[in-house]
Formats: sequence, structure tokens, C-alpha cells
Amino acid sequence: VRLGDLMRESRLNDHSSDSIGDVDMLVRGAHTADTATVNAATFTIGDLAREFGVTLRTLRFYEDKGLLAPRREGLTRYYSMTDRSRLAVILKGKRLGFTLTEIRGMIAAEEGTGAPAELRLGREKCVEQITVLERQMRETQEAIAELKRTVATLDGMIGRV
Amino acid sequence: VRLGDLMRESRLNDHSSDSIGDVDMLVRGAHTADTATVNAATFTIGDLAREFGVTLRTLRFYEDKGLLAPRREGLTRYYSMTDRSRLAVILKGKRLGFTLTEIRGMIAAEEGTGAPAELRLGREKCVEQITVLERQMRETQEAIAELKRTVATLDGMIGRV
DNA sequence: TTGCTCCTCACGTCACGTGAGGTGGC
DNA sequence: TTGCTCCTCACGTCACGTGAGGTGGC
Repeated sequence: VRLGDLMRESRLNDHSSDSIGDVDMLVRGAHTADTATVNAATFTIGDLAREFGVTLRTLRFYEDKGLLAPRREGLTRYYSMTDRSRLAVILKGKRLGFTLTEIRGMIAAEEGTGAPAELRLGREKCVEQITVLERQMRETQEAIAELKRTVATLDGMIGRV
Repeated sequence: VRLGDLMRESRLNDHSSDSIGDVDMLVRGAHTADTATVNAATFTIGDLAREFGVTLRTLRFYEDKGLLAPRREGLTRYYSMTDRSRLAVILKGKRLGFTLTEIRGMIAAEEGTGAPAELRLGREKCVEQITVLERQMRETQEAIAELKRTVATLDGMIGRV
């Protein structure tokens, strides 16, 4: 094994494009085109990783946890537009500070209602989460304050050394 | 094994007293009193766990990571005043958002200088950490804002169901 | 042949939680 | 005997990172 081969997959997440709005509709293969379903865009794991700024490992991990279920062709994964939206939902849930288990539950709850690919954010859940995050904010704020006091003290000590 | 016996150790961390200032000086055993070292107070792992609101597991974990090194009498751990101060320093470091590895490094740096039991908080480290925490604050703030918008939307939907 | 992208294990990381099974002194 | 506190493994959790070893098509 040559050592230069290592760590290639890891280097994918360098630029994260937040422009989830525009899809450049790269349709791969004719196997879906003949079924007449327009919008049958297909993404590789690398496509989604680049677009959302996550690693391949992350996408495989989400699949393992039952959050994503891309189509398989042999061993290779192919992600549909639905899978892509689902990923956007998962990452939004993460930004809001929910655990993957919570997110999976909320997605499952949404599946039942019929409305596609939005987070089933119950009022209760949201309010709870706001409380959690606000306490977190206060703690971080206090830490910053203490660090700033320390910096001031250190600055005051200049010349004493 | 009776099931009632389980989970006893875990229930220690219910009330956390932040009054680190006053030591109630419980001197255990005469084995230290005769050495004439006043202030030779000794704490059990349970004492410190109660006082600082952490679990026994946490204290043993810190020891395993080389952050604490209490005296042993057989298998039992006995913590000195120095160990206690050290723990206070560790927990302060954690509050400031440093990892245990960083904390260990800062403590080791302090050991060299001679000044006892304070965190060796370099100006550089502090400023870096402030940057990290401020970004974290912004992200949390945005999450809270989004959650509040969601709650507002859900409230607006009342009656539509 | 080289280079790129994809794959499956599987161990490592961080800071502990949790449980099994056992000891020692009042 | 019961109850309390202490102990040592050692596996589990969370969200992945990292590496080994291998495949497939241009």
C-alpha cells in the first residue's frame, strides 16, 4: 500500500455550499429517464457530501442509523431527490441541536402525516429545546466573560515579569 | 443479586454546592494528624463527588487520564487538599470549554512554574477559546431564533387543523 | 499503469454512564 | 443480617474520524 493513497475520502468537506435551493439536475444514467419521472435526479454519495459539506462517513453513518436509505446498485449508493431533501432535514435538525435519535423520531412522525420531508417539530419539542439552548447560551456567555477577565488580568501583569 | 442494589453510586450527583470556599475540614484518621501537618484534611471520593456535584466515575476517570492522583490505602482513594484544589481547577477548565487533554497540559505547565493549583491560562489560549465560544454562541443564537419562528408558525396554524 | 470514486469492516475518540460482581467496617 | 461506601473490570453511548484493504470504469 502506498501511503499517498490514504486520507483521500476525508478531504471532501472543504467547501460547503449553502445554496440548497438550486438543483443542477444532474441525471445519471438512462435507467430512470425511461420511467418518465422527470425530477428523477440521482446523486452519488460524493455529490451530497460536497453539496452539504459533510463527509462520506457521515452519510453512511446516517444510513446505518436508519435516517437515510439510498437505492443500491450493487454496492454503490444512489440518492434520489427525496433522499437529498431528507438529508437537508437531518442537518437542519442537527443545527437546531436535536440528537439523531430525536430527528429520526420526528421524521418518522412526519412520514405518517403525509407532508413530505419536513421536520415534525411539535410545539412542545421546540419550546423544550429553546429552554435547553438558552441555558447553554448563558453558560457559554459566562465562560466568555471569565476568559475575558483572565485576558485582562494577564494584560495587567505585563511588565511584572 | 438483588436489583435494589443497583444504581446507587449514580445517585450521588443531585445537589451541587458551589461553595468551594469553605472547607469543613473533616480530618479522617489519626495517620495524618501525628505528622503535625495541619491542613492535612483528607477526603474520600464520595466527599468530593458530593461537594463538586460529579459522579464517582468522573473522579476515577480523571485519575485514569492522569489529571488526579489521590493517595491509596489498599484500594481505597484518599484525596488531599491539593487534590481537591486540583479538581476545582479541572472543573473550572471544563466550564471554560477546554478538553481534558488541554487542561492536563495547562496544569502540567503550571506545575513547572511553582505557583500552585491555578490553570496556566496563556493569553493566546484564552483568546482562541473566546473565538471558539463566540462562534458557538452565534450558532446557538440562530438555532433559538429559528425555533422561535417555528413556534410562532405553529401558533399561527391553530384553528387550521 | 495512474487517478478518481466508490465500498466494507473495524478500531479510535471524547467524557463519561451503567452494570456486574465483590469488599470492608459500623 | 442489613446498609452504606468503596473497589475493579468492561461494555455502552454519541457522532462520527481514521485507516486498512479492495473494487470499477475512464
